Amino acid sequence: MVANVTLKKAKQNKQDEFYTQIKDIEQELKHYKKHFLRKIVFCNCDDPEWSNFWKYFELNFDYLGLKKLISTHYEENKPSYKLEIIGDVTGDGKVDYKDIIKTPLKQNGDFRSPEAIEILKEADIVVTNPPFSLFREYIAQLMKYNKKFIIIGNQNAYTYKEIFTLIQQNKIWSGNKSGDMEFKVPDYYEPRATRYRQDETGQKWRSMGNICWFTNLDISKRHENLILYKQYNESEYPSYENYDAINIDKVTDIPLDYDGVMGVPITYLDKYNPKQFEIIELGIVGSCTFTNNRKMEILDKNGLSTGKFTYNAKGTLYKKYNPMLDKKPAFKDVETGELYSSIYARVLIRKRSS
DNA sequence: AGGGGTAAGGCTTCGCTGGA
DNA sequence: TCCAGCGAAGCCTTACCCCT
Repeated sequence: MVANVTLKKAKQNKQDEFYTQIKDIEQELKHYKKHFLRKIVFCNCDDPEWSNFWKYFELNFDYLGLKKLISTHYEENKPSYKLEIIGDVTGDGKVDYKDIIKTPLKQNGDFRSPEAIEILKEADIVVTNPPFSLFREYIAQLMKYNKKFIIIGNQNAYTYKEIFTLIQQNKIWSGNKSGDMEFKVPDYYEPRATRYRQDETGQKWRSMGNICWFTNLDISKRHENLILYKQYNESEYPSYENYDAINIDKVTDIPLDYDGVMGVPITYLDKYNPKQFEIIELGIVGSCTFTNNRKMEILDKNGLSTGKFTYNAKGTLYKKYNPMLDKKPAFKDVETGELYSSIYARVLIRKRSS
């Protein structure tokens, strides 16, 4: 039943075809070279005809010392195929496209299909750009089969409960590059106001500013400390009203001398070094324990009455409204009339004692 | 009606460049 | 040398929908 719902959702969501550029793949994977020696790499969300992931590993098969490269092609409604490279089978002294072995599949190449899962079991490292609409399932499957991976995702996924928990448990973490990334998209994608262009050949492109890599392979970035320069002061770092922590609006503003709990933007997780800070919990609805039960009126974006009320600040962290610094207030206490600003999606962290 | 959970973006700032 | 104007990079919000 649940699977049906998910499949239906995936089918409805057609916006999952984004082709990663080879320069982005190279830039990220150069940090992982040591992990690939004598390993079986599997690209299980791929269109090998177009995929730059496939291309990257084909070109670098010997350089990385791979044991095997496998990719499954996805078809919506018909049997598909897989491609493999196991080395220089033609014996011409180099690994290239002539060494590709193509084998038909009985199923459609979906990463969840039994055939694809059998291949997954054989693989050591999975590298791909999975459909974001199936991101939870995708990660869950990798964790279930205890696989190493380097995959592209979206910073929004930091706020998915399951993903956040894995990060908190040091089972997965973010890769090197995060932020802006541009992808080739199919022709049927509609233009949009920003982050869209069509190049001189007519190829459509879309970009996102919140792309990041997720991995469970060790990289040096994870051991680097975030360099901080700000000092704590009460006026610049107000406390929340419903949680015992101070608010920080920019990662670079994290004070170096504050020992209590701090709420930082989720992009902090790009810089997370578990030896520098400890993750307490995710500061959004459903994930952390707010200490509030006051009746407040919800204000609109202009700070005006809506006639709607909330008892838990709509499940967000919030702080006293500061007319000098803040945008319009979001809530008004029904009894006292006091105004508050709401704060979204914060990660609650605390300095490790050194 | 209010709470929980979600979203292949969008707003803001940075930094380079060329003209005054 | 300054600064407007621009593209690129940096960095994070909140409206909406579904459920109870």
